[in-house]
Amino acid sequence: MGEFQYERISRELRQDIVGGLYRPGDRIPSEDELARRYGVSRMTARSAVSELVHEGVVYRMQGKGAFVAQSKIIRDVNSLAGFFQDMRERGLDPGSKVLRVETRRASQRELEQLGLSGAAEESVREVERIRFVSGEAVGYQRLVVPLHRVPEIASLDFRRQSFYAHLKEVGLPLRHAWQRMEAVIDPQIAALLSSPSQVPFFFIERVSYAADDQPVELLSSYFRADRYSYEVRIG
Amino acid sequence: MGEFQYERISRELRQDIVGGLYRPGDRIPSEDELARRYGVSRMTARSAVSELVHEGVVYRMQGKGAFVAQSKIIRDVNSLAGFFQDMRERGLDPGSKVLRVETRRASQRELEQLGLSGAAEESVREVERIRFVSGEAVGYQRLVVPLHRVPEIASLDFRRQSFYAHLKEVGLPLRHAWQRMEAVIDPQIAALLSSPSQVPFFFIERVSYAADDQPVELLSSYFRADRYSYEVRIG
DNA sequence: AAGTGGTCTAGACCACAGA
DNA sequence: CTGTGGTCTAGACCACTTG
Repeated sequence: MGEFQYERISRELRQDIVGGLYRPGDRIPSEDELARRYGVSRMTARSAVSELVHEGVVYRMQGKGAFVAQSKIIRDVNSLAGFFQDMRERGLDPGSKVLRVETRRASQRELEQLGLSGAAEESVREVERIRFVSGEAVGYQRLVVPLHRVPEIASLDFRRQSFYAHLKEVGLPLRHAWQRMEAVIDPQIAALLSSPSQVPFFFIERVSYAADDQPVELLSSYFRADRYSYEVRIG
Repeated sequence: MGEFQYERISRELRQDIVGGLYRPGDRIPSEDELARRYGVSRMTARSAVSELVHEGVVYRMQGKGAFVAQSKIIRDVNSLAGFFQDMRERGLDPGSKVLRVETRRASQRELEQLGLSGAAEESVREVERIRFVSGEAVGYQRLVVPLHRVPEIASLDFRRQSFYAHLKEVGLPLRHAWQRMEAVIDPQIAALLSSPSQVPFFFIERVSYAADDQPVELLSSYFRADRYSYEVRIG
């Protein structure tokens, strides 16, 4: 046989999804139901569903079932817009939850990334946030800002205020940036976002600069790759 | 218990990998060995290894074992360089295998992507290739070129000649491009590249334009995300 | 309480690689 | 032939959600 049982089951489920029998948000048959229907053990039915989960076609919720995933949100890599502005421009409903705000010394690695290798004793403000769209956690971001660039940051309320909007108000808008994009699978981040542990994430590290070519922020982001795609213009 | 057995096993393996006990290319202990060592069933040991495989930290080869993955190759998104040039500039050993070359009518979707919606009856040249680095298949690309832009393409030998180098030679170098990046898991592409079926891929669709702002190519690429990361300059 | 996903067992047979 | 990963079984118990 050229096809294993779990492959047949996941193939037929996939066809039912692209064919529109199960639409985004719909529950697919339970593992027990699939096991009965195909005459296999539950572990085999589970393998079939796992394959779809790994592909991002389906996500699971314990105690509730397995559901067809939503389609993707497109982000413009070239844009220096912040998360809120970007989502609103797309007619979506952004949300944010601050996990942690702290002032501390920069690590050696952060100094290098920010191109501040020479500066010893540099203090930075660090902000950890979870990003939501329509109530669903879609991303995690860690923002590191050198205190000497934005001294008033210590008194900023990140629960109420957009950092990018603030930079514009104080005349320090971002002018250009450098970023590195990876695609990773990270169960810890997944757990933080209550998303399936095997969903791939875009991991993006960005260093942004103001008009004076000096760095203003180091932003590390994880966004669910089953929810986002990225557009780039070149040249 | 806050940690499952498979989580403990994969965590300890992960530590041994980042700690340098197992280095890229090394074989990690077999599933049977892990099962004995931790006193669990083989299925549980296998779950632990599977987690690392999903993370891209480890890859499996049937009959041989599970091995620590290599570190990533960085590509510059802003560069319009071709695959061969880009890899060579990084001191790597690129390779290519042509799967298929064909002249045919463009599909409706391709015409839209190329911005040629008005042009009926458009013929295109299609080239499918697998990309190698140091003998390992790392990517799959499908190139679609409108015949009217590069008429001589029908006689080009893609086994011997770089398309991008050819464009430069005939005075039609690429000037700018637009691309969309996704991260996907696709067992079919994985199979084509003989890579683990759950490895995430960057899926990149690019439309490139010459100096006259007319499209020259539509390039769809899949590159292994456990082998590549992407850099972008903005602004 | 019933249904669902999450983990786990102790075996089994198969396919593939290598000595 | 042995060791490895790949699949599969027929159960089990747990955690979580919903009625």
